[in-house]
Amino acid sequence: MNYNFSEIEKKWQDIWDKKESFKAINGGDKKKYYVLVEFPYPSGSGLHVGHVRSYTALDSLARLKRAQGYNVLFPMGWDAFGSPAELYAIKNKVYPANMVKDCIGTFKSQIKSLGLSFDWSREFATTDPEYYKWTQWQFLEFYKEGLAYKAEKEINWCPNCKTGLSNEDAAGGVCERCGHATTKKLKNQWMLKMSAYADSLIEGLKDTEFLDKIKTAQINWIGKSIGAEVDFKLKDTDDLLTVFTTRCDTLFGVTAMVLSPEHEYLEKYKDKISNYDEVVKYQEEARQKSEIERTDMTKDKTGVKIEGLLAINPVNNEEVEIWISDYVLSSYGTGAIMMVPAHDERDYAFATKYNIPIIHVIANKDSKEETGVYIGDGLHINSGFLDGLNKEEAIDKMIEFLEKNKVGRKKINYRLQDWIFSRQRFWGEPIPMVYCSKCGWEPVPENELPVILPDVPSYEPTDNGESPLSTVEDWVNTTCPKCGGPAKRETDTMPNWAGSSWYWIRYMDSKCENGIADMDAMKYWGQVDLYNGGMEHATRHLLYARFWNQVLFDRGIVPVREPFKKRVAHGMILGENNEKMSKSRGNVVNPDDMVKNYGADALRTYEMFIGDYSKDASWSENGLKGCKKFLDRVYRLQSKLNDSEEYSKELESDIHKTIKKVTNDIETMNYNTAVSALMILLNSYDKMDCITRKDYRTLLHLLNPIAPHITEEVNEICKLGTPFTESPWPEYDENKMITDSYEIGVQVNGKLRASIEVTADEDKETIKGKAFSNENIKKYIEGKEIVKTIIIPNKIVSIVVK
RNA sequence: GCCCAUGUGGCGGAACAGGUAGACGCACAGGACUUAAAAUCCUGCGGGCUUUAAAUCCCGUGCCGGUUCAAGUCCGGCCGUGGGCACCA
Repeated sequence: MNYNFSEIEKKWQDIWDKKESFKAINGGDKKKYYVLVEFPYPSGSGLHVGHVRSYTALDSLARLKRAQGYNVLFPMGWDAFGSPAELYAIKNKVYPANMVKDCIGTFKSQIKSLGLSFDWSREFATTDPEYYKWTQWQFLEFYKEGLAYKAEKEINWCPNCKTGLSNEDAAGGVCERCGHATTKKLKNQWMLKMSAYADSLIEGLKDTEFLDKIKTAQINWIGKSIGAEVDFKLKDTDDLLTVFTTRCDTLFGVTAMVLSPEHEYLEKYKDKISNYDEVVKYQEEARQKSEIERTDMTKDKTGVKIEGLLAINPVNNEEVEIWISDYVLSSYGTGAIMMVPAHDERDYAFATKYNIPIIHVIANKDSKEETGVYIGDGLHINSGFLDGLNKEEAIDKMIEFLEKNKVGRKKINYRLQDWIFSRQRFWGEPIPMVYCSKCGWEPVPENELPVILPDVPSYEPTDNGESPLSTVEDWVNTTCPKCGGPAKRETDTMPNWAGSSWYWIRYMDSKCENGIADMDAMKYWGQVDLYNGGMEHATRHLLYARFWNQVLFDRGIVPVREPFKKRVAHGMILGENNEKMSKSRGNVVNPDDMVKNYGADALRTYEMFIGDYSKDASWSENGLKGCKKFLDRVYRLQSKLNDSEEYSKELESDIHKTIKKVTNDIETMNYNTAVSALMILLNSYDKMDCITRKDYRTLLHLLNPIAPHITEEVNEICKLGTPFTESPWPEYDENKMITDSYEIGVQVNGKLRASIEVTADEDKETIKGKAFSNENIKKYIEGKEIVKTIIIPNKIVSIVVK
């Protein structure tokens, strides 16, 4: 029995298109369910088998939910601003829009060939002016709220891409776009005040069902740290040198202060600093270093003592020397620290190198000797009013002291910085701001949005650190919205993350012309119920998107504070050699070839069967062949069909159990065991001489979310019932799941010694009798004292003898 | 260094809530059908008991201990692998 899977797949895809089977309606009586998978970047290399995995997984869930009577929103679109299209434009000297269009075309036909049940009526690309109009509009909302500001700041700079980068894009000191080591650069940038939402972003996680590892990654990234600020007087000035510390209880152990090389006091007090030349030289060296070099922990600590400046310790009024060193970061805390070498490893390393005194203020519990650095807890010594206290008590008492004497205060610090939002690149949303020499920065009026991205003579980044847009004079020169005088447009563009920071909202009402989406639509769909994406986005896209949404919520633009209820991540699909798929490794599998050779259904089934959805899995073409074989066997079952419209007696309980298991497994994303349960059911069908029409239809129905084409086809050929897209999900009956008899194990002293057949209606005594009369069991219990007999029906009989 | 995962046959992986470890699939081996091959179907497949074979006989879920009638699963301590953060004061 042969069949042409390509024809069948095309046929059903056309039917679904024509019937608009997957179109979601805004409103109605049904319960809503919003399933979202991260929209792809339509790159030239086409769809990856990894896309197939996550798209199929959520497709199966969407199909199940529809059959269960939900109104399901399962949309798809394109994240099309950003570097691949831009690099293509630079290379081929063409405006990227056409190339993006082509890539979207390829991606879309690939996705369609998989039979995924996306609602295409809501499709859009982030590069559509109708879309980025609203991205720009939202930027202006941030601006109105005081959450978007332009500031001169030390930012991450990629010398290769010639653009500024956010901290998230420069994680680990490496450029996210090109992998080049980043440096710091002082630049005027648009920033979004994400730091103001640090606590809110941590708090909000409590209302989500994200995977623990995703929550932890976000919490680590935000890096909340509770401590205190302490004001040291700067001797012979009116200034204070403020530091942040989590260990204010060690203030009596301070023997020096360390400033970051960028600290403002160095410039301010250069006249007082007798070795200023040396300081400048050190600052220069620090600036030249890449982030990786600067934060390399294995390297020797370096620094310069500031001659001519001293600080005064507020707890004992002692004079403390001041140093600069690049192990102190300007971007964290106050850019200055108090040095307690006895109880901090970094300070200890620095102090021993430069012979800075070491004062122990916490007694080492394990040693009487006061040598080296001790970071453990213990009782305070040499600490005046803190002597004899432990860490917790000492911190509380010190904060009390600092606040009472107005020389410090409790303080919470975050690692999370404001979001650097400007890019000096071409292919992004123009930032809708205008600079007027009289009025300063002015937002573009709403009725002039979108600010269309113009074509430029050259797409390459410029050497002077300006966006290529700065060369388009008739675009740059405009009039001030406020005074009407001559003004210039902002030429920086938004980062790639802007468009993806609200796209799930647009899907709710993608054609809306008077807002990001209609409020009723947003209220109807509410949160995304399930959002799937890669782990690499845990501290980038997912954090940006939550921040963005929280700001919109606070301004009353969206009705929910947390946009995503549940976030899951899929594992990667590795090459057959267990390595990450890449062209250079030559282990890339093209999904098109697999669809052509084995069919979309086989590819889908295999990718669901390949292993735990959340874990990485290695590709195996033999595994795919095995799944094709499974589908062939399902197809051939037609020849065993009889006329009955009831379940076969012999299969009934297995069928009910399988309905329960498959339903559960798809809902909990345990796709591999769902497929395996269907294989087991097929094996039991295969052992029968004939099967009923109902037996067959239920198997096909359960398989339908995973292999939608072939199941619809067989259902139609055999006239088993209405198409599955229009049929309610099969139901199971717990009572029908009970089997007449089953086997259970019998253990003696914890070791399995026999297996006995038990019927469902037998009581414990009868089971016990059967166990004791078993020949093998007799061997082990004869002549021994029975201490205890444990009988757990359905599970085990356990006999303890002495 | 801190945090989060994770460790089961030749391989991918099952095992609900502590209750017969290895489901299901792949690979491999043997057989049936066939002139032959492919396809299909059937059987076997953790290790050992050392040159016949076998068993509900023994050992086995990274290692060492513990709790329990019973541990892949729970507890304590190690080791390995993967990932996140990291000179963050």
